[in-house]
Amino acid sequence: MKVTISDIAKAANVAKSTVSKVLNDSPKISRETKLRVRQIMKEMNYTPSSIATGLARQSSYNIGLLVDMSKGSEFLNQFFYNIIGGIESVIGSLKYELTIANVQHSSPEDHFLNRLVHSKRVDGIIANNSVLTEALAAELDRLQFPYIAIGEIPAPGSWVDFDNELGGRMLTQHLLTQRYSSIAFIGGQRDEKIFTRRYNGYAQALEQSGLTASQDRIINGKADEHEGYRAALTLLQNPDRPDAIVCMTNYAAFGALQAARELGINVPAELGIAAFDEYPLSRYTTPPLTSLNIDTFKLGVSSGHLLMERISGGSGLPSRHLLLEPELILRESTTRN
Amino acid sequence: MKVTISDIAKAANVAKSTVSKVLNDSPKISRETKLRVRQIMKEMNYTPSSIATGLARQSSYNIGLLVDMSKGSEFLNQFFYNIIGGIESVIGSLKYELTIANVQHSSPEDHFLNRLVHSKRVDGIIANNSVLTEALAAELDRLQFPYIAIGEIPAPGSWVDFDNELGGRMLTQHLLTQRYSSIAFIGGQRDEKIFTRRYNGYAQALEQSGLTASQDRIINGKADEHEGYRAALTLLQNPDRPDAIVCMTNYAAFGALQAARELGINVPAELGIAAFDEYPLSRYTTPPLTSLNIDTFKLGVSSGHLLMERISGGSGLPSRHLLLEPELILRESTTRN
DNA sequence: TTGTACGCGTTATCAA
DNA sequence: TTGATAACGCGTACAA
Repeated sequence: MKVTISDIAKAANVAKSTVSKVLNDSPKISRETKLRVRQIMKEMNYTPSSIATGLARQSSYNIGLLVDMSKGSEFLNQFFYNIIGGIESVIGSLKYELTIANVQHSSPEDHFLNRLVHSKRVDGIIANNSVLTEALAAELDRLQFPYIAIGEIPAPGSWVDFDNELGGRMLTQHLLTQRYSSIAFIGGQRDEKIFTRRYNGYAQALEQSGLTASQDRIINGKADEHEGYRAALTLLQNPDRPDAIVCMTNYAAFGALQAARELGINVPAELGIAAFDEYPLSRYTTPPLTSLNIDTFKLGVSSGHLLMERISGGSGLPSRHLLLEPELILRESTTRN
Repeated sequence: MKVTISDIAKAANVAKSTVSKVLNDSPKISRETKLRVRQIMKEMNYTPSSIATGLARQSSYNIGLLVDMSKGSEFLNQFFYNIIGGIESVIGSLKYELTIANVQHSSPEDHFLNRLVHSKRVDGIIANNSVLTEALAAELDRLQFPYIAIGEIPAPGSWVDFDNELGGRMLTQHLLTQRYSSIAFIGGQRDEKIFTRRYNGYAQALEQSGLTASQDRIINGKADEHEGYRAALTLLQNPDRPDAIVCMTNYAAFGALQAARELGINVPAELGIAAFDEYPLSRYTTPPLTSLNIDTFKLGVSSGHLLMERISGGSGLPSRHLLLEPELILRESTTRN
């Protein structure tokens, strides 16, 4: 049933090595031989075994995407499909396949370093920065194994991320342009890098307009609808309440909208609300939310490119960082006319 | 740098075959030998090459998930992460990895049948029924290659799906229980199996209550917010308007809610609205939507199990079908008190 | 219980 | 331009 390179060689009356060269389109094979052998391959319906090729070439033609399926990894969860699509679009055309692996390991022998790296199941790795810890990155560096992080990681790792600082500036500047002047910021934990980045952008935009970020306008916490609601309530019940809020997520913004509605505060007339992420709610709230869209497909594409660069470029390459620009989507929640 | 089975054998003063047997925990190796060899494997940081193992065993220990990244495959898109998690949870513990492959192929040689099946990159396939066409299924059957469809496909294919008919009954029966008596159905195309199933469930529930489904209560179309809005508007502007609507998707339901709001029709008092799917909007509409939740992780688990069953069970197995039960989530949009 | 020898399907290195 | 043969790393009869 299964036809191998030897069968083709026999049928074509040539040596295995000749068939192999035809497969790889070697320049040192005559035109006629190539055509004849290829013809026979069609006829016999031959496809080379990727496993045997991999063994001979010492490469799996496979790249791994690491995920932590245990903690509902909020970020990846939403954009998984797009990121995968992006990665696939670049590695696929280079004849690589994508293997998804869960980092949850029961026994130490099941650790992905063994399952994927040491066993040579993949030639390179892409992983979220929450998965790619500093210790792991160090180990991969030691092994000179190619990897790219999605999200910023410490040197000397290479990574791709969205420009969160720029995002913070964009949202805040937009609110200022719409004549909001007292802008609050809700959601996110102080010790998260992503909060720091976004907050810095927010503060920069304020400063550029001669304003300063005051700490009682900042409320940290889990960026879901409940905390968003509570945070907004706290801010809005203050007599000196803000006239705009930048929210870490669209869920937090949803909570803020609820709070405003309950307090009879009109959005956008009396209060502007802008959120960092677009999916999945921003289009569907009342009023619809002004938010920042991120091109997650492109995130996949970029990480794929960077990884392939490292795989083919050897281990001497300097580390690289890529910041992708978010896009501002204007909607009713900040449209004052 | 790389340590092979021969290195271990040399270091342990045994034959390669002995090391191999230790690796596979063969019962015909003495306790002491095993311990000693294993000790050395630890010390030398040895992990067997999955490629070499695969070649020797004629199996890749890899299963493929096929997706069509081109058309934003509405269904998979949303639940990709959960489905993958489900599949991974069952195949991962069996030492299999998951390869994601895009069925979009530029050249015929890039067709996944070559890239994955003929080249033996994967030992089995899971795919959405929109990808796994009848022709493809027939070809896989001919090759005796194990596969499972997510979503119903014609015999003799094996598949896993949600019980859409049951879902239609559940939503409709619930509405009847809430004393709604004139129930409409919007969204979905006549020629889609999924519409037929759901509609049949709806019609069955009506019949069981002595009612009949009348065709002017059914509006077909794309199940997004625009069509949902238009359909609801049409229904609700009729003097003989329905007092409840079953919607094919939460997006269509979102549109229906909009229409009701514009017409000043109170939901749930004057109009009950229930939707088939829970994510991502149903929790966040005003009022929140009663909807059907589907356990997509379980969908992944089931398809994984069925596939492994076929892989290990040989090719003589009869085809199997699995229907998963949806879960009714009660919310304000149908709560009449 | 352990070891020898060969096979798995391909690539790579030389000769011819 | 083509061919013989040795890797690649592991599994497995079969023999010892």
